[in-house]
Amino acid sequence: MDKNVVNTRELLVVCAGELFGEHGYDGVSTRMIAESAEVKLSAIHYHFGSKENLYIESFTYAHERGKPANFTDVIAENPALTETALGQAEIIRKTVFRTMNDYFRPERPEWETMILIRELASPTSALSTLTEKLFKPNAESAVDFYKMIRPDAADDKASAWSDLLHSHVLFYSMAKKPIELVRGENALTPEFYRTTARTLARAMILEIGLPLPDDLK
Amino acid sequence: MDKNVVNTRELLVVCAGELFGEHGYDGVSTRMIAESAEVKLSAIHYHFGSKENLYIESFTYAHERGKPANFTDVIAENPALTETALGQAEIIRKTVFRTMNDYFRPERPEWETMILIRELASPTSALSTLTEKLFKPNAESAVDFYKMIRPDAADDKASAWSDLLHSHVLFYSMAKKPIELVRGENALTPEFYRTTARTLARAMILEIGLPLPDDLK
DNA sequence: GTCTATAATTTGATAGAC
DNA sequence: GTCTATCAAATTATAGAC
Repeated sequence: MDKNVVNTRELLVVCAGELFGEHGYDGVSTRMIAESAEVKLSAIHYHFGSKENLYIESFTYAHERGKPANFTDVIAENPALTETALGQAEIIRKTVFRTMNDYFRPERPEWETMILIRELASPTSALSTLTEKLFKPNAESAVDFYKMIRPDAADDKASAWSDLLHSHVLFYSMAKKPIELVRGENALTPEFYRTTARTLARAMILEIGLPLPDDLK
Repeated sequence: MDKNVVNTRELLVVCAGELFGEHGYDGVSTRMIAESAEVKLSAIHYHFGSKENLYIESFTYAHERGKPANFTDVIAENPALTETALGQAEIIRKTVFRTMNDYFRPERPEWETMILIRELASPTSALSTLTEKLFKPNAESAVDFYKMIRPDAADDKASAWSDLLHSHVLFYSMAKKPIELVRGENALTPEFYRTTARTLARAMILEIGLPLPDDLK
């Protein structure tokens, strides 16, 4: 029982999550989970009743630990930024860098991202929860911000702006293996993530017609 | 045997592909495939020998039918565009719109995209093929273009530019269900895809420091 | 080339001792 | 709360008739 865990139940949640994150729900058997946690198979059904319940627990655990920052959080920290064009650009810059850091900081266990990402590829009953509690608030916080600074923009346009950031996170979460195949094992360094965050922030700020903050020039 | 198909073998490839694209390799049983194609289970092993071989066939079929346009193709059609800043911007605009159209035109069977996308989430032995024959050429055609017009750019920067387009395609391929949950069933119209393509093309062109073509102003 | 029948294994889940 | 033992169903794959 290593893994910084307090009891068998949490151990199973983490071990199962690692496996679900790597292989997907259908790619993991309850016996694989039991072996990984070094407990007996029946412990899973004693603690969770079913494979599906255990999946939901792992999924919820990952979701609750990894709430990335969004526009609302960044604005709440410094509401005055909304008042000037340069401040609005700074909100975008901060949100991009914070979001990227929340997902790709080295300490974050990869499975906590991947078990969420996998819900997109293979939706289960957990997708509606994930959408309601993570995607929807994030997308709405972005759309609200864009409609505040560009009241004349159509809904579709605000959505397109919002999606720029989320597509970026999704891509670098999912495409790690092909990226390393194309660009080498050591391509995904913290420096590279900073370059992509910087590139995306500049692109978003310029597209929406705001001035670049000094450190993005 | 509908599905515009000439024999049992191709029927199985398409039916299996639809299921693999929707549920993933582990989420599909050979019996599901046989029932979907209305053939007996043993036909699968007669024609393909194993579930894995059938998957490779469906995967290859999808890959060969859906080669999206890339920078190299667009440049080859009008090499003179490379010579001016406005032409270079036009190359980006064209590549973005063509790529989006190749992936999201209504006639394209969704499974042909999804079976490829799923290789990112759950890599099998087919990932190296997909990377070598699709991702790598596309990424290299983009990087080559960016390094031609911006010879001083670092490798990381050129990669970051290249990734902007591919992340966009990945996002709208994978996130259809949560998008529809958040924005309504009818959110992903051809018009919305055009808005996102336009937004992305503008963002890319401005970030790289090129002038906007007239129809993107 | 397609069928029926079945082998061999793996799966999720349960029963009952301790 | 954990164990052993086992069930019932589903899985991939094969054998052999036609």
